[in-house]
Order: sequence, then structure tokens, then C-alpha cells
Amino acid sequence: MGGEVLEFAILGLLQQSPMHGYELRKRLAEVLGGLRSISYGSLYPALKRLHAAGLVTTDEPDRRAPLPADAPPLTGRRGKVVYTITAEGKERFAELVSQAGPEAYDDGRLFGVHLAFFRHTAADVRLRILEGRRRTVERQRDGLRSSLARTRERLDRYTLELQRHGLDSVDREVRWLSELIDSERRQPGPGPGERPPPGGE
Amino acid sequence: MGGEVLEFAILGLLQQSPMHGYELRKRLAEVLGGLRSISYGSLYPALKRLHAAGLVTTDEPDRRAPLPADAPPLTGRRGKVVYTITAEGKERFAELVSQAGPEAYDDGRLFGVHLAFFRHTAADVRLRILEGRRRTVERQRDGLRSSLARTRERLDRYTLELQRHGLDSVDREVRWLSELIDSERRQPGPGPGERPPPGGE
DNA sequence: CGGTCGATGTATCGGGACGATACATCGGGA
DNA sequence: TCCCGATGTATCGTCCCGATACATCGACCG
Repeated sequence: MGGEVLEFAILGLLQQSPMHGYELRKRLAEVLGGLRSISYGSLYPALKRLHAAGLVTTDEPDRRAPLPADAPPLTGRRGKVVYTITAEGKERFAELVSQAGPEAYDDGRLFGVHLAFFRHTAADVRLRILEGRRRTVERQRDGLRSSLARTRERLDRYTLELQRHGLDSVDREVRWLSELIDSERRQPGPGPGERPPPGGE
Repeated sequence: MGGEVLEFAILGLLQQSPMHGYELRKRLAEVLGGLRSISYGSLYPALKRLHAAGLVTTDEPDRRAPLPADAPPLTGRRGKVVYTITAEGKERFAELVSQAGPEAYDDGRLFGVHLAFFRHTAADVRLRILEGRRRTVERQRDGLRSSLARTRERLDRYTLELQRHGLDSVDREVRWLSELIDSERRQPGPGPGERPPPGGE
């Protein structure tokens, strides 16, 4: 069940408007946090899975023409394919967006997608996800801290620096989450269905 | 050519002393930065590749010999496989450790392994890797920054926060690298061959 | 003495991700 | 006109990971 991250993100983007793969990929890069852009080798298979599962449809009905063995150069038209979310897709997305347990925040990438689509998430679920994520990351930080304490004598300065930097990053993440939580408590964002994106498309 | 990270790290650890897989995995987790522990589903295939390439050997030559019941089954030894680096393995490791170009620092994971084995790296190569890494990360930061500036109006507060946090992390990494560089320039660590690990086993 | 529990330990499998690569169209500037 | 860079779809080989299975061992407990 590993590969839900990409599917989730795709459904979220298609929720906003139909798109073709190329644009999907660019938007994905924004949504997934700026670094880590998704490769086409992941994207197209994911779209294929979603299509097979009936969660998205494409225009372009019959591209798989039965080409003969000694076919002509096949310089046939390879057109744009626009993907649109289906009713089942929206259903599935609503289901994913309403998850508030560990499956929503234990995996950092999955948490990132949840965060990216918080606009579609109920305010109380948002808070539970943020707090759950903070607990998870705090546990990571503690593990890292004690591991660093244990190995402090055994490792050379460079490895130690690497660990220290990692610990610092995790620590910063906890603080970042705390700020998000505070801000969310002070003034919850608009709930699902109350407001589309600020500027519009 | 993707999977050199793991091979590199394994060779580096086996350089210090022979080990079996289980311990290799624990050490790998330290070396790879604390988070991101390597799974056995990656480790054993990697060891198999290294073995096939002649870079490591195993004791335990014929484990698949049908033990007769009368043979006293050397208690405690049954099943463990100790991996030892070969001469070719050491050669390959020396080759990897002396790389100072983009292949050493463009990929963050590969850079991490280089850093973890800086003990075996010449002082000038160390500096070049650190500076190269800093340039790479600075470029990432700038890309992220301008992307954030471009999308500031279009995205909702949560996605923006995610991007801001990511940018902050990258920015911190640049500063961390700068500190490493300064420290390295002030007082270079011992060069290769000058010093084994500080505490020993 | 037996039981079982957690640490140690080796190994594989299915499925997903990724980098590389190929193929294809199109607007615009030299 | 011609090529170049952006847009665009798609696959292949290789690797990685989570899950799983299996096995041995020392220790603690009844």
C-alpha cells in the first residue's frame, strides 16, 4: 500500500481543475514542497493506475490503435491527454482528506500532501493532524538525540556534524509545527467548501 | 548508475572492519544521517552485487551443503555471514573517495556518504567537495526562493508555509556548510592514513 | 525444566520510484 | 528556413522499500 502519496496529490490537483500530465508535474513540484520534483517515470504509471481504478478519466478515447508488425514509422499524432477526476475520485479524495490518524502524519510525504490540501480539510481534523505530526517528529527527535548521545565518543567529527545538523533540522521542524498549530488555533483557516483559492485560477 | 550510494557506504564500513549484514545495517543508519535507515530489502541485494563484482568476499563458502545429522553443528556460527572487503574493493573505495567533481556533491545522499568518510579523503578534496556542495545547495535555494516569489499570490497559506519551511531548511544547510568550510580551512582534519578511528571498536 | 520473549540474523517478493531515453509538436528568433 | 527550447507523452532497466518468513540465541520466569 505504499504508493498513495502520488495518487493523493494528483487527485487533489485534479480536484481543482482538469490538467494534462506536463502541468500536473509542475504543480506537483510546488505542492510537494519545492524540492523533490516527480519524474514522468512515476507520474504516468500513477495516472495509469488511477485510470484503471476509475478515479480519473481521459479525453483521447482510443490512442491504442492496433499497429501492425511492419508498421509505418508511426510518426502518428501523439496528442495532449487531459485528465479529469471522476465522482469516485472525488469520493476517494474526500475520504483521504478526512483521515486524522497516524496514516495521515506518520509518513512525512503523506503529511505534506495533507498540508497542501488543508483547504479541503475540516478544521478539527487539521488540528489533529498537525498535533499528531508534531508528536511523531518529536519522537524522531528524541531518538536522534539519544542516538547522538550514545555515539558521541565513537564517531569522528564529520559524522557527528552530519548528525548534529540532522537533529537541528528535526528540531526546527517541531518548532515550525508548533507555530502552525498556534496559528491554527488562533485563527483557523476557512473550512472545506467555504472558499476556493484566494486569487482564483 | 543510480545505486552507488549504498555500495559506497558499505565499502566504507567494511574498510574499517569485516562485519555481517545486521551490524552493517545499524552502522549504516548512523552513517547515513540518523534518519533514513536502510532496509534489508536494499542491503542484501547490494551485498550480492558487491560480491558478484568481486569487491567483497564472504566466509561461509558452502552454506548449502546438506549437513548430516551426525555432524556437530558448530553452535553459534550457523547462518552468520561475515563480509570482508577485497583488494579490488579497497581500490574502488579509494577511487570513490578521491572524486571531487559534481558527482561527489550534486546528490545529497552521495555527499552525505562522502562526508561520513572524510577521514579517508585528502584535505584539498574535502574542501572542494564542501564548496561544491555549497554551490549546489545555494542554487537550489535560489531556485526555491524565486519559485516562492512567483507563486506567493497563487497559493494558500499552508502550501506557502510548506515552501517557506523548505526554503528555511535549505538556507540553514548553506550556513551549516559554510561553518564546515570555515572550520576545515582553519584546522583541516587529519588526512587519509594519518589516523584510524579515534576510539577504535 | 520448559516456555517464551526480544535481540540477533539471513533472505525474498511485489510494487513503486527514478533517471535515462525516445519520440513528437510548436512558437519564435537568427 | 531552420533550429532551438518549451511543451508534451511514454517506457525501460534498475534500484529501493515495506512486509514477510524463518532461524538461533541468551535471559528471565514460573
